[in-house]
Amino acid sequence: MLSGTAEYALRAVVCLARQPEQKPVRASDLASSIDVPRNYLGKILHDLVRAGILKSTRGKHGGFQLALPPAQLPLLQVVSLYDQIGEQRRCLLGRPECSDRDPCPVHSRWKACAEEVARFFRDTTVGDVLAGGRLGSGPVDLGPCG
Amino acid sequence: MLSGTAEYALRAVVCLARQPEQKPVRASDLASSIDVPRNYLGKILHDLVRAGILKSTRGKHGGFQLALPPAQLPLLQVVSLYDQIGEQRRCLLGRPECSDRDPCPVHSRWKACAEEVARFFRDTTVGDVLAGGRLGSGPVDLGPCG
DNA sequence: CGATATTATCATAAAGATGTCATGAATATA
DNA sequence: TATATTCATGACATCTTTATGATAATATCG
Repeated sequence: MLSGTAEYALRAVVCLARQPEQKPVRASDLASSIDVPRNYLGKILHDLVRAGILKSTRGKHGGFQLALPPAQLPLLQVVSLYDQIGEQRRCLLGRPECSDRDPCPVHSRWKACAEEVARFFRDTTVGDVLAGGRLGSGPVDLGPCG
Repeated sequence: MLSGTAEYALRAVVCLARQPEQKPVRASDLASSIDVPRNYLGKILHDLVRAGILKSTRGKHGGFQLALPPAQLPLLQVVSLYDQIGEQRRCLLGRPECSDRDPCPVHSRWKACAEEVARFFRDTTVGDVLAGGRLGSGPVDLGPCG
């Protein structure tokens, strides 16, 4: 359902959001914590910085932090950097035009499915994820995050 | 949501199901009708034959036909040749184990989404698609099918 | 049988996603 | 200022998906 990269990004963001301290987390610590290849994660983190989701600081004691409160960060904002969720849904049967006014036979049922998925990512924030607890063993230094 | 190949397969099956006559349809006719690359479609059709979804006949007047009644062919049977739908859903947050008994914060909501999608593909048959009509201009010889 | 039409199969290419590596740029600290 | 540490960036490697092309196998028909 999600590309691997989008899932990596989601894990990283959630893990950063779980850090109790406001200190930046290094890419390599994050990588080993959420079990994503170090160098590849570097690129993803950079994407997230450019998207305004993370802040980065360089040099000693540098690393990555969330750039905004978790409650204001829908999962869709992370995921949509890599996957198209919901926005423009292609016709399942390949019709060039498929709309409410000119629907294919499965249009309404498929639309309902796709919109439920889109709604999930749009309405669930990173804050919601944190509120649930039960994520793992906690902050990055103490073990796995995802 | 679906891989390109799975969508191609779906289009091909639906188009074949719409043929009024029981004559086989050539791969090349099908390809131009549903706008899928000729050679690639050949491979996909072959997959569908091996899966028991289509029958093929070689030589003059050969081609492909459905191997079973459309009403007995859930979309999932076609799509699952290429994509994993629902069956084993990974944890969105990357937790190695994520179940009803040991759920991550988004488990239940995400499960509901994923299961609705799975249900759609499991419960919708090619027959249902035909029943709806409105697919295009009809049989392969008369124009596009998808 | 011989010619033609069609699918079956295999080798390979092109493109995209994923992953690695080396080097540059910025920052903190001594 | 010098050095170590960290992110930033771009080149490259690998794997999967998508796509193409050539040849073999099989069926029809004169």
